[in-house]
Amino acid sequence: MPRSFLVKKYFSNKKPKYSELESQSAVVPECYPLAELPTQDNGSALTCYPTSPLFRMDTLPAPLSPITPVSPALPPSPLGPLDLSSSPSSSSGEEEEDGGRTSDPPSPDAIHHVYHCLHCSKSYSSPSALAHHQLSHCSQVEQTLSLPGQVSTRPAFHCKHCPKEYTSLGALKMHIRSHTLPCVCPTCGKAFSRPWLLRGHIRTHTGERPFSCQHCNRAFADRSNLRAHLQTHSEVKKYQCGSCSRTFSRMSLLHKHNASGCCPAP
DNA sequence: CTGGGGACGGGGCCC
DNA sequence: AGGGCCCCGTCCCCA
Repeated sequence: MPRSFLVKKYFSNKKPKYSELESQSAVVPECYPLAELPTQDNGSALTCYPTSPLFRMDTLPAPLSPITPVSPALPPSPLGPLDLSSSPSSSSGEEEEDGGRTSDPPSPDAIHHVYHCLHCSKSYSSPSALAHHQLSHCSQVEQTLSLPGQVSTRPAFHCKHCPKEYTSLGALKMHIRSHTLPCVCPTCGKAFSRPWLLRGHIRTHTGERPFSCQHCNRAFADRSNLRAHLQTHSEVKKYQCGSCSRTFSRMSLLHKHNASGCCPAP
């Protein structure tokens, strides 16, 4: 997996010359996350949905479908795919890829939807309300669908735009940020999945190095890099070769050492 | 080839 | 539940 697969490439593949950028390092306001840059990527905004049997409406046999949309203007499946990326910063373009959702939805006053749950016949005025209610049936359905002797079927939430799947909604939402990249550097436009990643990146512009080595006073912008640097002061490095007992300050150095032939593969 | 710095991503924990 | 933060790790580049 490429290291920077999560980072949008707005420019060339070459890394920005931060030394040059530093010369223009006006004080960068710490005001992030910022709105997404207007790119064509908006068209690939995520629609992620869980793969629990309850949620796989495309594979669910029709008689089991728990949703009975009454309004004629309803989408085929109010429940799925669940749209987890409907944050204000990413809601502008995401409907475009989703077939019949390209236009703004009609106002609730214009069309009064009624959504029934077939499990308990309760009615809801919106798909989301029904979807929320459906979650209360989720554990029941899973118990019903799990076969004897089968490993428990924990809900697997998977991303529509990559093969990754997660067992918790929170983990999936965190992953989605790696696609939406809502944190954009105001200086160079590079986008990041998390605010603290952007903060670290902004230090490359400002030259701020808040992490200093107690031994040599060398300063670093990244705590991980300081930690790696501290290994260089250590007599016995953290990573040891199994063949020659040589130690290295970094795992990558040990890997390179092994790759160079110290520990030839059998 | 080796050592080290720079940049950054993911998972997990804590609040 | 969500955001912030930390730790661990990886990859790239350069001396």
